[in-house]
Amino acid sequence: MHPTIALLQSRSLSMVVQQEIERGILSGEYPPGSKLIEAALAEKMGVSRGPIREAFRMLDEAGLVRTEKNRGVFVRDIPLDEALEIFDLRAAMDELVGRQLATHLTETQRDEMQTMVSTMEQAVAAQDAQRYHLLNLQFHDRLVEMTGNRKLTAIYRKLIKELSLFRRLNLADGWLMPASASEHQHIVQAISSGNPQLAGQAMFDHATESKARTAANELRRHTPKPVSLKATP
Amino acid sequence: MHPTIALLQSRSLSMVVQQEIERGILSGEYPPGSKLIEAALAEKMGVSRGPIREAFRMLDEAGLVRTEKNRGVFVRDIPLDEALEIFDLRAAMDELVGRQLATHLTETQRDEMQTMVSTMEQAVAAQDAQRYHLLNLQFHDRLVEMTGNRKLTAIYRKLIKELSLFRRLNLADGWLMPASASEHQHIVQAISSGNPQLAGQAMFDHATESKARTAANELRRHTPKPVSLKATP
DNA sequence: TTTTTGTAAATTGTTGACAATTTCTGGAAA
DNA sequence: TTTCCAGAAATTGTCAACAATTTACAAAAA
Repeated sequence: MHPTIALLQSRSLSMVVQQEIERGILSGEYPPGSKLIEAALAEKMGVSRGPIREAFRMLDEAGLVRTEKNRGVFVRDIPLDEALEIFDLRAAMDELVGRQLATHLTETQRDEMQTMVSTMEQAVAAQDAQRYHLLNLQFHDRLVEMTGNRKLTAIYRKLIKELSLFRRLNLADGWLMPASASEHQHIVQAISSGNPQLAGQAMFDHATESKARTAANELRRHTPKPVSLKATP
Repeated sequence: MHPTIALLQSRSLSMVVQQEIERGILSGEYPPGSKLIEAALAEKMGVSRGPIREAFRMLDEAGLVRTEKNRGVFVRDIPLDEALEIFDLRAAMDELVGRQLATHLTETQRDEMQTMVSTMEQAVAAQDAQRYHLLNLQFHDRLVEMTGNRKLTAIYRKLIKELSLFRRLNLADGWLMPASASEHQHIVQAISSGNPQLAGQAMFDHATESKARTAANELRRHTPKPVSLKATP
């Protein structure tokens, strides 16, 4: 069957709209907190409001927007405490990933992992933070995917998408780029060793480090200057 | 403010519809594989098809139904391999629950856990499998809730709902009721000990046991009788 | 009998219209 | 000036109608 035909048969209008809005959200075109107006999106995409509303319900269930009755749909702004909760959950999932890969890793997969780490180290050497950030996301996504657990992969990706709506993360993550470079090499070694406990620990620690960095960064942001003990006259 | 008024203000029609359909799915009124017809549901609930379609999109994103373009919406039937994937994921989450509870458990929480286990043992003594099954679900749900991690709780509950669409589970789970009774006592002890590693291990093992039971049961179901080596004349 | 084909019925996909609610705005009253 | 309050405008919630597609069914052909 012709690929275009197959695509038109499987994807309905609301799904296309959902993907397009999601793209806009994740790209920052619709920043956290901003309002999504049905009529405006409908006109922009050349459809009626029905499919837009259906897409809204999907995005709401996915945690990317929040709906207030009679008031509208807003891009979600993930609060710090929720972000930290997601970090904990991700750490547990990453630990599972490490264990499973350690017991089932193929030669090809090991090589692929090693290549990805090398590419990341090149980005570090080139001081290309933007590229490093992308490669880092890709590395962890690929590791999850390698487990072959589709449910795990789907939920992991949902969590990553939600985390990207935690505004402060982007700023924080860029600065500390080189910090986690050697950790990745350690992860590959731990997984390659075939020891599930070791590999799980490496993954868990790496994720926990990431959480700690974010928390520390947030703390700094909220207490920018030491408060003077002297009262203002 | 009157509670009914408040409810009508926060919950839109599509959310009420979504809850009602979900109730029907989880109660077995709409069994896995069955088709959900927009017009029929719309008339039954006294609304138009719009809210029904919006509810469908939410249920689809939640994994409770599957949508085929131009063909309709069907209650999902979770295949064995996906169920096993969910079991692995749940085990990792339960391990996290065990660790976190071990480090943060209050006196009150410990007592509540102990009470729940005792109630379950009563159900076992009374041979009340139905009641035991309900209490078991409640026990694990409460443990997750006790961690205070709302994201973890939300995803855990989603997984449990999806698992309930794995048809064979219900049958399998009922028979082996008393098997996991003492394990629960062990879990409470491990958590109460305050040792995160121990508590995590207990939770993980318990979940893994559950997975193994399901897999074994499914294997038995698919090979009901040993095949006779003698050909039929 | 089995398969195919054409037509009617059922169902889904999409749209535009109308009602209900919220938000905006300009002026009156404090 | 600030606060408060219509009325207008904008926006969301819901519905009914129409178009497109699939399904059901019966008659014709193999």
